[in-house]
Amino acid sequence: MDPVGFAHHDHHSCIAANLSAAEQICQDNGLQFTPVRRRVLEILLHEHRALGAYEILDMLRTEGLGSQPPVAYRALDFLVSNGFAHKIEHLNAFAACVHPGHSHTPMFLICRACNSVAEATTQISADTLGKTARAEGFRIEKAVIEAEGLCPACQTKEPA
Amino acid sequence: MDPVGFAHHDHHSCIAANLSAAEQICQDNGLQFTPVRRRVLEILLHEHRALGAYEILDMLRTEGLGSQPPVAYRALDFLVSNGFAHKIEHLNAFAACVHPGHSHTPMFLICRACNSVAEATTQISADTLGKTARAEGFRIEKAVIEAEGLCPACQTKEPA
DNA sequence: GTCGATATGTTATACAATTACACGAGGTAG
DNA sequence: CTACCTCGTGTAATTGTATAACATATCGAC
Repeated sequence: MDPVGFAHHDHHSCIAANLSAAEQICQDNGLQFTPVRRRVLEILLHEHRALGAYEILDMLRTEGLGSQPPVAYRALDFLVSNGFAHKIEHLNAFAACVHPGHSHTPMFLICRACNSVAEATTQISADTLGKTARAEGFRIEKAVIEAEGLCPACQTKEPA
Repeated sequence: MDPVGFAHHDHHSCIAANLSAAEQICQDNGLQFTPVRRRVLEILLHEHRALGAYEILDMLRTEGLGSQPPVAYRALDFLVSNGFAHKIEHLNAFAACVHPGHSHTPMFLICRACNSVAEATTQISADTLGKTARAEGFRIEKAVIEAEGLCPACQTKEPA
């Protein structure tokens, strides 16, 4: 499991910006940004890759912030429910959202070689999916798009 | 976990058609459509819903076709790899593909109330996703779209 | 007949997620 | 003030999902 995103960037300020954005959003919406929740988001932002719940739990454990699975899962549920993180179903792992606050239908690009994950924004509107769904009489509340393939780095190692 | 698809249809002939299609495709491509593999596809087609690997394993076990997890997982891997079935990541479950042989990017409509799953074909070409991906230098090999919401039946029970 | 490739059988284990219940801090109505 | 409600956390135990590793079997090519 390697980095989220294939491009370089100012990682330090990216963490700070995301954290304070989350803090602001919580304040505005009366949500409790508790130490565990904050720390888990921090970890996800800092590692900048998709992390399994137990990986996160291990880190929490060494910091004395909780040692049992529900601690991690509850924090992750909170972050995912409020748009601060996403679950990557294909990996059973979690990653910080790269643009919290904006409503979007993200698409994840998962490298099958190095397991890095990039969150891309799609041109596909929720409406395009909705059109398909309505044809079946289905009402979509949430959609997930995950693509598997090769990231730029791994393409050079393993050419077509 | 309830039915795949929200509409009624001639289920009996649908099973037969899919099975013989799979058989044909295997023959054409030099794949071995072994008893376990055939039986698992049969089960998926017959149940016509998303089944967990261990649910399938239980059925295999009562039939003496294998009793350990790898038996089920290997058969499922085969079916998924060759386009006869899909994995529903959100449910950690598997469902028979409703149009094997055709290359397509399916979209799954998953009801959060009754867990029924419908496989819809999208207007979204693999190319639309590919465009987004190429912007990141990523090469997509496989894409999964899963939507969560309410199926027609459950909408009437639980109105907006 | 030996070899390589493919499929299956089996044991054990790793990884992921949830249930259930106890505890504690903060607000608020009486 | 305290009784109560809500929300978040602590912890134990369990259930569910998936894979690793190795043995065995079958078939076809040479």
